[in-house]
Amino acid sequence: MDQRSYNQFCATARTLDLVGERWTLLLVRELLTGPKRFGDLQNSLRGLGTGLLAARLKHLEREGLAEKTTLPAPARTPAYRLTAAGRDLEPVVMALAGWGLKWAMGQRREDETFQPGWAMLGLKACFEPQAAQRLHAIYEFRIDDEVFYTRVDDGTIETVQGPAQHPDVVISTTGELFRDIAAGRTNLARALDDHTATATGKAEALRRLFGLFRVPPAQDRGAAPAA
Amino acid sequence: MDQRSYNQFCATARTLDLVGERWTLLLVRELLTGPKRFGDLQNSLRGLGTGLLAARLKHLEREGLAEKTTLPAPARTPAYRLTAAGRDLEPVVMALAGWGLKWAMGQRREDETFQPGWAMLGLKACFEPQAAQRLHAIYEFRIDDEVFYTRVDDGTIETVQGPAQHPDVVISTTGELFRDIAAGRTNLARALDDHTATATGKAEALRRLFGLFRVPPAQDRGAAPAA
DNA sequence: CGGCATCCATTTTGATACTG
DNA sequence: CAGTATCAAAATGGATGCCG
Repeated sequence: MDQRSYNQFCATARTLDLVGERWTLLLVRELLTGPKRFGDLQNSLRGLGTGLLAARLKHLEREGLAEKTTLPAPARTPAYRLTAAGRDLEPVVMALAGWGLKWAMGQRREDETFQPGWAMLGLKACFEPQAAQRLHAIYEFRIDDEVFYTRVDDGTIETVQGPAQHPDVVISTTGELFRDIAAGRTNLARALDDHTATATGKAEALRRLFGLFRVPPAQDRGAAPAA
Repeated sequence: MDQRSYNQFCATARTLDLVGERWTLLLVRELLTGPKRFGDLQNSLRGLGTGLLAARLKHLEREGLAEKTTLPAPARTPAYRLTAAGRDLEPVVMALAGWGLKWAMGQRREDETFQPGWAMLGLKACFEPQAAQRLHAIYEFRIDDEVFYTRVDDGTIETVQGPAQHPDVVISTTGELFRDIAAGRTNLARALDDHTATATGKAEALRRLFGLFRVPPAQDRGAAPAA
């Protein structure tokens, strides 16, 4: 029906049979920060029409990677959420992001879209577990009109869309700046210095935040220049 | 020209722009175990025609992920090899393999092809660095008519196609058995017991080999049964 | 808003034939 | 063996229109 298989008895190929089609891993990326509604998914993914989006979501459902649910009150609206198998794809998305941060994040092109959540995942891909030893803190990020929080517990990190219950630190800034942070062009400490970002909350948790992520320096692949 | 971009300023999407097309990551997988010739690549990848293979290789070259070289004497035949950027995709392929081993490796279907190198990479995806502390050993695997060697140095592992210079252990077996090992259906110790595999070399290195890989137990995704 | 169905122009692919 | 040329089939994307 909608399945073009590589027909290889190989773990990599079998995985790509399931998530290798166009848009599929980007859908997983969107859902990694929490359940999303059909329309929100479409708004984030310019170029993906409603028909193909519906088909991809059905595929993810049929394969046990995502499921359709109803958001809790007061929303009560349908949404899609990853299953355990789907959440387990996080290392795949993080590996892709880690590679891209190092080898593929040149200047932003004019026609490229941007969502704060993508930068959140980019940061997460740079998380240094050993820098978070004995750290337990919740950071809330308010970026333009979107909110995310990041919970750090020892060597683990979790990033979810939505406000935190009891954040230790709240950081407010613009998507533009956050984009530059996740692309390694500036960092949070500098942004707080020049007031392009503001932070409130516990000073100690904020201090530790600065060292949690190491954005890799951009490398040149020696790619042929665009024609 | 041959580029359908997601047009997202996102590390994951940018990476998928480069390697997300059909066959591309499987080509990278093939090249991860060393340079390969055009014909060998095509033989490993049933369904990939010569035209598309040539196009994909050109794409990888243009993007600085692979390069065309000439194999050293006595071969002196053209081949393709990953660049540093291409080799750096290994975590991506390993993440895909790791997921597949856990969630997607059911029974082998009759129409599925198999290559020993795929199982080698599957094993590598299960490598447990802490089980290799203070271990320095080279294992040579002879599977059907193919040869690979794996060099373990402390917490690192490297797997290359071809014979080793000074292997500490040489394991000989069939593709069929190796398939079952990498799919977690049996293990090397048992295979040596019932003589479906044989090993020669240093006993201590062989003993440590058994614990180096932990194949994850297969999980059920709850996928809808095939129609 | 959520989601499916349909139509159509364009790309991408798969398979095969062909050339140096 | 390496790779190009060609063509039919499939996937994509974009626009709409429909229904609850």
